[in-house]
Order: sequence, then C-alpha cells, then structure tokens
Amino acid sequence: MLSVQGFDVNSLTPSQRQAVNHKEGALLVLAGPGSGKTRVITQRVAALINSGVRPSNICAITFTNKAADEMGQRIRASTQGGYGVHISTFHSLCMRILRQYPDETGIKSNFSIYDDRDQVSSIKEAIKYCQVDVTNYTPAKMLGVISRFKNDLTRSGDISQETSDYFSQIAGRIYAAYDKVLARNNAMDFDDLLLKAAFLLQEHPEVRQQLSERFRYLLVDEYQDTNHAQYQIAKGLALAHGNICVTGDPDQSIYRWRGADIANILAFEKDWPDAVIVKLEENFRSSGKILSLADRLISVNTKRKEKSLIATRPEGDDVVIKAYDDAEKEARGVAERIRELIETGVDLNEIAVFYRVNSMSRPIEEAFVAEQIPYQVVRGMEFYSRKEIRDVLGYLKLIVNGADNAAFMRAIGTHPRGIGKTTIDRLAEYASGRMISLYEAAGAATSIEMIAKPTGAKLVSFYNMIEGFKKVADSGVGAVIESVFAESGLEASLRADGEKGQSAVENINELITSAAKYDSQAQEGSLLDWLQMIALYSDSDAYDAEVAKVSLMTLHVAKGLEFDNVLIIGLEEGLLPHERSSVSDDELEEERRLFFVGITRARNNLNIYHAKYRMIRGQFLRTIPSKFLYEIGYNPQASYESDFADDFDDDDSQIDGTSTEKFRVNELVCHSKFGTGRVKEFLDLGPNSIVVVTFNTGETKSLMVKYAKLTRAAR
DNA sequence: GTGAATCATCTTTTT
DNA sequence: GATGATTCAC
Repeated sequence: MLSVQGFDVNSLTPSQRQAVNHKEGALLVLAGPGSGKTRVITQRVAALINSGVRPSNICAITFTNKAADEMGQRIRASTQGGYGVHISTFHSLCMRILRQYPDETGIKSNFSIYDDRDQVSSIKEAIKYCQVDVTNYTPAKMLGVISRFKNDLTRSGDISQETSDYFSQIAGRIYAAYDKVLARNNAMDFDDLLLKAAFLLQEHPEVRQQLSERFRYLLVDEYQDTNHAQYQIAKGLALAHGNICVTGDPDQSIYRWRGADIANILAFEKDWPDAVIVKLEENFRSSGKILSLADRLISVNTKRKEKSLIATRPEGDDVVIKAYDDAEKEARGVAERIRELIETGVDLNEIAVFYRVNSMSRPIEEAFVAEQIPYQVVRGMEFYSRKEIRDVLGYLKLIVNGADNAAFMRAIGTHPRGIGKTTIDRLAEYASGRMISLYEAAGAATSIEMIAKPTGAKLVSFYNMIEGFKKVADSGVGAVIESVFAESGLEASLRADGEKGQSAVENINELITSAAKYDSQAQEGSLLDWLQMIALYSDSDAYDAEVAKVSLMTLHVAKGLEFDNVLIIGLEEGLLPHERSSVSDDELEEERRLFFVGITRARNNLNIYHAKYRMIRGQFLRTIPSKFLYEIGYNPQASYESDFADDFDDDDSQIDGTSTEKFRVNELVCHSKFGTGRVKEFLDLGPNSIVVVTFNTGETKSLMVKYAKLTRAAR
C-alpha cells in the first residue's frame, strides 16, 4: 500500500492522476512532504514517453545529481527506451549548454569550474587589486555578496558607481575585478554557470529556439529552491512551447540564503496564466504522530500559505524527545538507541542521524566507532576536497586549461621542488606584465631576468612535464592520472611521508579506479569532460542507500530522502535555530522549515535529542533548549531542572567562582569575546540567571550570567 | 631563497 | 580545533 516505487496507475490518487495525465501546457504541483511528488514526476515522464514523445525531447531538472540518477533509473524501469531523457541539475544542464555555444558566449569550452576554495583565492586577488580595507571587505563576505548578485542576474557592470551606496560601489568594483580574474583563468564559478546560461538564453533568441526544439517538455523538481537565475533559465527554455511542469513545497524551502525565492512559485501562475495547479496534500510516508508533530511546528510560521498535512497512515509510535548532559552523552544515547533499533530487526540503511552543522558529526562518529556501528557520513565534497585529490586535480586542470593560474599554483606547490614564494612572486609579476598565464611564463622562465637560471630551469622542466602529460591525455583519464601521479614526484613525496602519505596514496588510487571506470563507460569522455563533471559532483551524490550503514548528514542534505528511523540531534538555541540565522523573522522561519524537513523524512520512528552542555568554539557552555521544542509541545525545562544539580554543580564553581550578579535592562556590559553591548533582557533564575545582550557587533546573545564573565562597562 | 614552525583567526547550510 | 599567514632558521 505504501510502495512509492510501484508504478501501478490504479493506485494513484485522483490528484496524482490529474498531474500525471496533464501533458501539454504549464502545470504547478504543490506537494507536501511524502506526497509522492517525485513519483508523479517520474510517472509523468513515463506517460509522455509512452504516448509517443521522444525521450530526447524531455528535460527533467532535479536538485542533486543523486536525485537525477535515481529518477533516470526509475524512468528506465517503467518505460521502453527511456534512455534519452535528459535528467540533470540546473548546473550540469547549464555547463552543457555553455559548452555547446562557445561562439555566442565567448567562453572557451575548456573552462575550469572553480569550487569554493578556488573562489577564495580568486577573490583575495581581486580584493588586493582593488586596494580596499581588508577588514571590512573579507573574502567570505564578498563572495557572498557577489554570489547574491549573480543569482539575481546582476552583472558587475550593472552596479552603478554613482547611485549606489558606498559599500555597493566597492562591492561592485571587487565583483568586476573578481570577474576579470576568473576570465583570465578561463574559469567559472558555480554561479557563473547559471548566470551565463541565463544571459545566453535571454540575449540569443535563436539559441533559445534551438533549445526549446530540443527540449519540448521541461520538468523541474524542488522548484521552491530555485533562485532567480534558475527561474529565468527554466522560463527561457519553455517560452516557445509552454510545456513546463514544476513541483515544489514552500514549506520545504531551505535555500533562501543561496538566493532561492519562494516568489518563483507565485510568479509561475502569472507567467503561465493557463497553468493548471494540482495540490497533493496527502502524506503517504510518515506515521500519524510524526505528521501531527510536523504540522504543529510548521503552523507557527506566519508567512506561509495555509496547507494541511493529511495523514494516511496509523498513529504509530510515540516520538521520543530526550535531553542529555553533553554532546558526548547525546552521541552515546544515539548509539544506544540505534542498538535497540537493530535488535528489533531494523536495517541499518533505514536509520539516519541529522544535525545542523557538519562539525556535529564528530562525536557521533566517535560513539559509532566505539559501539562498532557501521556508518557513512554524507557530506558535501568530502572526497574531492581532500588535499591529495585536489593536488592531482590541480595538475589535470592545468593540462586542460593552461590559463588556470589557481591550478598552476596548486600543482607547483604539491610538494617541495626548489621553487618557493619569491620565485612565484617574480613569475607572477612577469606574467601579469605581459598579460600571459603563469604557466606560459614558466615555459619561458629561463629568459626572465629576475629569476636565477637554475631556478628558471626548474620552472621550464615543470612546464615540459605538463606538456608531456598532454600527450598521455588521449589514452584515457585513468592513464593520465597514473602518469601524473608517478612522474610529477607526488607519489614519491607521499610515500616518503609515512602512514599519512600511505592513506593519501590509497585515496589517489581510488581516484584512478573511478576514472578508469569512467573511461570504460563514457562513450567519448575526455579529460575535460571528466573534470567538468566531477566539479559538479558532490559526495552526497555518492551516498549509497542500499549499503548496510547508518547515514549521517546535515538537515540540508536530508532533503528529498526518507528513512524508517530518524534521529535529530542538537535542538538548542544557537544551533537549531542557528545563531547566524536568528537575526530576522524570515531566517527564523527558514530554520523552522529546516527542522520540518528533518521531521518529515521519518516514516515510523522519530527521535529528537538535545544536550544541556555543548562545546562551542572550544568553550564548554550551558545551552538553552530550542524554542522549536516548545513549539512541538514539549517542555524541555523539566528535564533541565531535574538532574542539573547532581551533574554539574561541582564543576560550576570551578568554571566560575563569582557569585551571580543581577543585571538591569539597558545596562552597558562588556564581554571578553563579544566586546561591549547593552542588556536587552534579564531572566532572574537565581544561580542560573540568563542575560540577553545585544552587542555592538549587532549580534544578540543569550548568556548564562555565571559563565559569561560579563563586567559592567565603566562609564 | 626555501621550507618548517609558530601564531592568529574564525567557525552554517550547498550546487 | 583546523586552516592560513607570518616569522624564523637554515
């Protein structure tokens, strides 16, 4: 009855059937969690194919590569010849489009795709070039600003140097400089893929025409998490025929910080006035008790279209909510709970642990190791961001794209080779003077006056080595990596590095194996194709749902997945909701949706934990239970008071021997870390009094008086 | 000029 | 508590 995998049309609800059978024109599927949304999309694609539409005329866009793979498998399972359907993420689709139209965009198709670390080094260069105060314009901040510009399809030239405020002017200049750095390196960041594709469609009607002839039916999953650029791309692709189907749930929008705009759902009805709207409100996934908890939580959000969650399953087990003393005990509690579940015959791959930030996986992992519970951490880019892997990729990117200075720096710095900072600085000076890449400059290094002849010879031999690799590149990706690894000196340097080097060697061997696999599967895969593919491939895509292991992941990664048993940890103020997101009501509502997403992943069994103390930035701090706990109808205070004294009173006096002070509202205070601030609220709880302070940095923090070491500001 | 060692900084979420 | 920038010793 619950089988979401099944494809028996007769088992569809009337709404689902309506969505599947609506083949021409615009369709908006508003679907709650567990409503069989992905099933509807998949079946709709199958229905299109079975009614005679050529698979290659269908384009389905998913949120992750993993989701794309799964959808592909399901479509192939339920159709004959479902192979030609284009299924990918927005980013992968845009990459392909950009490679297809180099003349229209002026982008050479061997571009590098920059990940976050390449971006940081590029933005640093841009900031330096602009000669602005580094403390006000930090790399992370500027990358965030630029990313928002790009996602809103604002180009650096669009930012007025006259009418904008001072910060925007500077940001605009840094944005322009950053663009120049990327262009010089023949590189694109993730946002560029979207932005350039969006403008390609906007400014070249003939391209738009060709693409809408190719993709006569467009489907977009997780539409609530599309940003403006993605919205324009989808609109542009469907403009000619209007066959566009999108599915989404505003209550599951958790990427607002990345530019996702729920307004896209509202705009859909305006853009496509004839759009049919289908609502899927029945939930086939979660037990009644889990669902009513989720409903209670999400109802607190005020900026939301009222939508009901209709349970179709029995009430089920009680949701377990528990407090532990600290993160270690919480982790042990998780492990114990999982042991219990295993004893009742639960499969390991039907258990997942969710948390707000990646660093929270560590105590859990330690507990699992101690308890011998097999697990997999599903993380963003774990494998490809390993140092040794990035080193190898540096060489490979340089082989494909000699203009990529970041790749040059990475490759030349993998291990000591007698070329140091001074030489690189001089090389960079020479290269920028002649408007050539570092790589080209290295090839001519012996004729650079500032560089000593023996050092210059080393640079030239590095250049010749890379040139040599180019010849190997035709014989397959695996082969290139093998020769790069052996001949660059990287292998020798790692092998001389003991145990640590040994594991690095193993990782690179794993890379070679996967590349060789790619060689044998891809029909005409080149090194360039492979590089651009893995740049958009994250480790969460490698997550294996079949393997007998418990899954650990952030709440963001959990979106779109489901498990029989779910454990969510760290329900504490500052963590969930996260302190960086608690500034505005909108952000708080997004945190609430994030928790909602986590809860609604669970089919049968849900466990929610929080710790009374947690190590934050190296400090052991007493926590405040998350307001979300109260919102789901649970009073954490009781568990806090009961055993607080036994466990911690002794330590308390050692942490801070001073007696509890009483602060008045509006009083000026000083904190060793956060600086000065003004008391906003004082909760007199005797020795456990809490003071809420708005600091001059703009942050508002709730602090336990006895730990915070607040002093009254003299004045 | 190079490479190791120390010091300081910051710490959300992801394609 | 990791990563990067800077200093320091050869």
